[in-house]
Amino acid sequence: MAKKNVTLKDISRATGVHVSTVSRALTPNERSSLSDEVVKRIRETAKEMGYRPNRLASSLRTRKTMTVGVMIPDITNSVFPPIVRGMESALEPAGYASIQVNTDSDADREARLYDVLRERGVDGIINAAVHRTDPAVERIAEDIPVVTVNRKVEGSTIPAVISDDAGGVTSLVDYLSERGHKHIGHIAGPDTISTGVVRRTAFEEAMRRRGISNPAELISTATYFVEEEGARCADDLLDRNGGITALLCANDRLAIGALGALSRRGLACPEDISITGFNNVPFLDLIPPGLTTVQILQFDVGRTAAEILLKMMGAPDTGVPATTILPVSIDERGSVAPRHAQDRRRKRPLRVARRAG
Amino acid sequence: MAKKNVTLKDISRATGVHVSTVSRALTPNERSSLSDEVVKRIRETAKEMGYRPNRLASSLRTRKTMTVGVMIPDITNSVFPPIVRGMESALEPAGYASIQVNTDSDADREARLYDVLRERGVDGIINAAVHRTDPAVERIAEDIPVVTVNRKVEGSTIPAVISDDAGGVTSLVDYLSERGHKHIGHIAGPDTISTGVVRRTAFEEAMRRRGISNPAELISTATYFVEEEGARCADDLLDRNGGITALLCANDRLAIGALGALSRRGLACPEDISITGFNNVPFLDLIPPGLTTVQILQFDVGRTAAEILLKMMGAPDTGVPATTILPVSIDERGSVAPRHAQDRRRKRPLRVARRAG
DNA sequence: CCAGCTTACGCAATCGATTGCACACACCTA
DNA sequence: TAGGTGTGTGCAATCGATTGCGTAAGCTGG
Repeated sequence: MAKKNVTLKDISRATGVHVSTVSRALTPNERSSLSDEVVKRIRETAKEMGYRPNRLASSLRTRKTMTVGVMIPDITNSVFPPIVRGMESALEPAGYASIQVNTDSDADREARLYDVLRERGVDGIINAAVHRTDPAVERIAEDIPVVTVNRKVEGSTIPAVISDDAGGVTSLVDYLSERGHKHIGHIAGPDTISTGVVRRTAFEEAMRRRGISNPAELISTATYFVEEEGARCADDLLDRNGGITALLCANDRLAIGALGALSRRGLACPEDISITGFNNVPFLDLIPPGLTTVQILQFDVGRTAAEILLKMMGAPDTGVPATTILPVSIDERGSVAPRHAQDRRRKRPLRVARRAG
Repeated sequence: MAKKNVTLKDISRATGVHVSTVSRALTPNERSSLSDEVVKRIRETAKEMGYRPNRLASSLRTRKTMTVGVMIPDITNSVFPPIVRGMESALEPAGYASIQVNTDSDADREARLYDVLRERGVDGIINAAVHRTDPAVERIAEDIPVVTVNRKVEGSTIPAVISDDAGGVTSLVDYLSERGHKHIGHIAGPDTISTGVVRRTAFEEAMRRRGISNPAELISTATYFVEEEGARCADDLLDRNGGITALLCANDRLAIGALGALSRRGLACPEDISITGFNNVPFLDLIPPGLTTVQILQFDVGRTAAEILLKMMGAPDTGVPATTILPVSIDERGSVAPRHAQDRRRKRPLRVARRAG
């Protein structure tokens, strides 16, 4: 069925030169030591015969597969596809293909997938699924170049490309404060993931600067970045602390969950409670009341990570930045209202009931 | 840096047997002809030494890479990630990894990507990005197994796994008709893609059965499955035909675009115009008024395609179904209202203005 | 006119695993 | 005991491209 692929040997036979000469003629660098006439003749017949190099054979010999592994927690989480496209935009022009795998944040799966990638001889790995402490990836990183993206391994030397999580949270706290919010609750991300912790820490610091001595009371921590956890934490916070007028959520999915919890409680956003998200995933603008969120440069994060990996794979000793932080910006929408507007609308019985409960 | 990988030769040296014996001892099938004692000894030392077979070498010899190519138009289009996960769920347990590429529906890019996949020696291709007529994929399919997913190439023998597009559209027309809608407009998908044409054809037939002699007047065709085109076509239809009370859109993105166009015209959905989508992409339920849409089994479509490809790769002569059609169902939400409800609310001046404009 | 240096290319090993064939040895039968 | 039948391993070619080294031809200079 498969039409037999032409090999160097075939071209060698057709042109009458040795196979090694053919190889050199077809390699841009080596071409120099050959006569122009021979090179031309070889390249022409190669084209005529429709020669396509067999990368496997090449890889076996050179120990470079021109393939990178891309590890994602779950591609159905819409924050990741643009990141993947960003990587692709840098990898493909450089001649690299990528093997993509989804870890589902499952340690067993991760271990297996590392094996899969290693067996296939990937030249490097871009990992968007690392944990805050992650011995597995540190071990791999001793053998092959690794870059983490969107997250980082704490205290590790693995280069990371992330967004300005702390800056984003700080800006949000400022933004809410300027609108009169003092009791701001935080639905924190998992404490096993750097983004969760970095954003929470930034929240705590920002709140302390604003005179809140014990911000921990205003925090509820999600075990996963999923809507259900956002709802659970929102309920938790509102049960524990009736004075809260705003919820700063560690990402959009948690915020969407919080929105659901609010409406189930008969509360409106932003009239009763203001809410903010993080990431600005696609379609978010269409979900009422329009989540005010932090816009991260998903595509650029992916692209930058790929560029750094390319540099590492090209020259292993070249210095690359340990951490690259990309800027963020606040995308204002309808989910935040000034504090007094909220107070005016808020019905007193509701507050009493909350305190009693 | 990279700790040297153990090879068969290393194990051969350690155990004192020939490398070929080691190879056989480690291959489940071949093991039979060896003495149990030798097999046991070899497998044990192999484990001790941490042997990992070099797939490249193996692939070079066996001409099987245990890798498949996955072609997607654009992974940021949220209909595709679940499909990809479905494929993965079948491929990974079977020992296959996948190289994913995005075509952006660009012919040049596609051609290049086919080359990329072929050079890398993929054992098969799952293509979710084919066109209705697609000579490129037909050519490839002569050489290696190909399955198309979500779309199909018209009149081709390439196995396809799709959803019941026609059935879904027919059900929607019924659904709208039952609610009193007679003048149903259709925003059709691109006529270069099977889904676009199949859905449009189903619409035309369903309308004819309902006594509409020339349904073409009720159709506006999008050039791409994007929101802007949905908006443009919605405007087009409403301008051309003031009597329309419902818009059946070929997919969710077109429907979302149509929603936007409506509100820009000062029309409400569903009060003025009912709208339906197709695919039921994530988050769609959160976008008001909640798009009534066709639920397709994205994950299963992907999984089934992968299973068929596995069968083709395993036994090239085995018969596989030419077309596998997976069932769909209607997901009712708020974007469809009964016709008379619309009539009652609709303001007469608006209709006049439309006719005049 | 020949040593010595380039230039241009051929030779053969190599990457690591697979596999058809050969072969040695044990056992069995006539 | 010779011949036959297995069994369990070893040998070596092979997949296709890469690359260090060798070498013949051509050229330069003293």
